[in-house]
Amino acid sequence: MEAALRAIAEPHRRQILRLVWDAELSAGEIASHFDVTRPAVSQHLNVLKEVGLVSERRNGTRRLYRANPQGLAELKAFLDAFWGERLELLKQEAEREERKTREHDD
Amino acid sequence: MEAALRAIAEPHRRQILRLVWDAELSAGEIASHFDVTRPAVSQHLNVLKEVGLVSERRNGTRRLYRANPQGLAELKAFLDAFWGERLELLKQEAEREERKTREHDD
DNA sequence: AACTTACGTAAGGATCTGCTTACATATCGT
DNA sequence: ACGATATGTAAGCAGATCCTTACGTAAGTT
Repeated sequence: MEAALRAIAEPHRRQILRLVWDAELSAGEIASHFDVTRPAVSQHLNVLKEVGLVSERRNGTRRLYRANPQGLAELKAFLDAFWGERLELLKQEAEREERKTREHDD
Repeated sequence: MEAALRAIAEPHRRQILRLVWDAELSAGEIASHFDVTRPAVSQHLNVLKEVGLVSERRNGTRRLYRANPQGLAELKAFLDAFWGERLELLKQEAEREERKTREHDD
């Protein structure tokens, strides 16, 4: 869980997650969206797989990746628990910002 | 925001945040909760301050820290946006796990 | 079998991170 | 002014991280 949080702290990995969020993509297709080399993306995919945020399926010479909803749900639950008790206060704060943002509408 | 996410990926910093979550504590009081040295904690406090997750107030020779609700709210909003579209699916997955966990009750 | 395609893995380098020890600074009490 | 207390800052180190280039491997193609 700890590890999953560290995993999504990396921008490229968050972007990868969004790519395979609702589409199953091959390693190559994923890599084509980035400016870093294909091996770099492969390593990111490995990290994401090891922390349970994506799953891999082999099809012929390809490896198809997709987000793993269970892993994502667990991570989200961990973070929700972290906000946890203070959630009320955070909500109030969010509303306060909201109002501040909308001040220009007056 | 990016930086704030990286900040909470570190366990000690998450623990610090929980400590100053609803109490204003001095650097020394915070450090006393950890096995790492006081300077290490001081550096963590600096990181948290720079990314806007805690605020610092000086009182005499002391520096008092507390969580910054606005920074926390912004980070939470960022993460909520990240789950975003898939939120529905994540909820379903969470419920599925819930059921699985409770299977032993039968 | 030989070639191509799609990929992972190995090795190494630059930079970042979290920590330590030593030192600097600022405020308070006397 | 002086010593004690509370704290940050500097320097440096070991290990992690993210990247690159080179190489290995496995499945399809001819």
